[in-house]
Amino acid sequence: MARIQKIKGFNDLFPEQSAKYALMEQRAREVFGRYGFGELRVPVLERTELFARSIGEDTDVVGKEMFSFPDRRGRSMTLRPEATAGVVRAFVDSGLHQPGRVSRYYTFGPMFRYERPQMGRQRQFHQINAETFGAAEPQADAETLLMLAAFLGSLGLDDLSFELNTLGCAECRPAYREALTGFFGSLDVNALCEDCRRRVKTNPLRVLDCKVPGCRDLVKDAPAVSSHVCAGCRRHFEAVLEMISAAGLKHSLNSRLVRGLDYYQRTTFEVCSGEIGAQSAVAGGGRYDGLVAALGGPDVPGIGFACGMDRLAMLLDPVLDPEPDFYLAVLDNRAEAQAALLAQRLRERGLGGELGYGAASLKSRLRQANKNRARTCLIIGLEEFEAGTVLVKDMTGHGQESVGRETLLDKLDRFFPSPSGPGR
RNA sequence: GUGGGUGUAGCUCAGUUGGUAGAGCACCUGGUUGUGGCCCAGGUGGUCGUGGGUUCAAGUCCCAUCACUCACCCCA
Repeated sequence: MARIQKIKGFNDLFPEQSAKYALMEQRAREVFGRYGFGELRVPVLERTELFARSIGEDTDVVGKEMFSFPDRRGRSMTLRPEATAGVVRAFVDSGLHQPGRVSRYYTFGPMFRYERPQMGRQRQFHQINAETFGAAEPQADAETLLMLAAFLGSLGLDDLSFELNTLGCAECRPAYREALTGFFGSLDVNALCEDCRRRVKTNPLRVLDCKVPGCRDLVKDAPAVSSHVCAGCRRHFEAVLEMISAAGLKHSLNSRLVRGLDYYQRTTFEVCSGEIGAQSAVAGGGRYDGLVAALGGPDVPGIGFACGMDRLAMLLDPVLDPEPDFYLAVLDNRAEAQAALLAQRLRERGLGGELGYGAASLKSRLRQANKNRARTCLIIGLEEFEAGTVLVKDMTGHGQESVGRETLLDKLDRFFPSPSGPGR
């Protein structure tokens, strides 16, 4: 039979990989919980319109990267390309918002974008998101950043670079846009790359982020955001910087940092690694004060980030499973039923280990026990079968002892001294 | 969507000017009557991605196709 191939960009995560994801989720719960966040699980599928309206019609994500298809009634559905839109929709849907109240949620799960896969980018990828609604204060920005740093630190990742920028707000951004357009208009049209010539019209801020060397040189002389934002935005940004500096978060300013989703305003940030290839951003986010209202909710501010789990996984050391407490070796077929029962009793008492099926040579069983990294090998051969005992062999040293099965179960602490298993 | 690279054993890869396929690791067995790791010996395992073409002869050359991969664009 012909094999069915996996879908391009959709990967299987076997234990070696999935253990890293479990670790990230565990750390996220611990750290985010300390900052007052609760878990929100939202659907993977939403109506296409949600993303079109929130992310922006003319962004690359909406324009060419969404997995969209009609459902059975012809309505356009989309596998979420990012999480914030769905979280905002859920927040609005719930009607839980009370004026003056701050709501904090985190969520994780798969996202989908129809792009060419490469290192650090798959069509199904996984993010951890955290969003705060109802807080306009710079403290919320600072806490978001510090929480992200704390989470990354809890994974042992401390050589990541934090870059920040402010994009201005609804009041001052139009003026800056105009200044930029004017600046680019004064340049020789051919000086910019093809993409940027288009961007000047559609989204001039993006030109600042262009990687083409020629464009980079020109951008150096472009008007900086910081000199064009309004007094309120300036004060807000300075307060954020002051707070994270006071907390000891190392960071740098990057006036070219422009995010690809239209809803960002004021504070934006990105966390990058130098070790995972060209797709180096492991987290990114910022403030999106108009988004909740734009999706039909109350006019409350929002701020949050998305963290790429797959990219973080590339930075994590292998996560080792705990060593099994035992490996149970049966050397005679007649002992199989008794052995299975013993394994069951041990597991009921909180120990973990593998039962070797069928009879095999002692040598091969011990090799297997060794490969499993089992701390003890329990052996039931002909002798033990007839005597109702079990040979308990310590795999970390060379000691071994033959004991009655009931004795073993009664004195687990003696035969399995290490305190790894719960519930003992 | 655009450009480059790669498809040979379960994995990582050799394979000469075209001449009938190899290593390391892994796996299994043995070296011990019932004692693992290290070592030693032996063994299992390959439609050479797929289809077509050139040739006496193709892993090797040509064409097509599929897959994977890196990068651009963009993003986590």
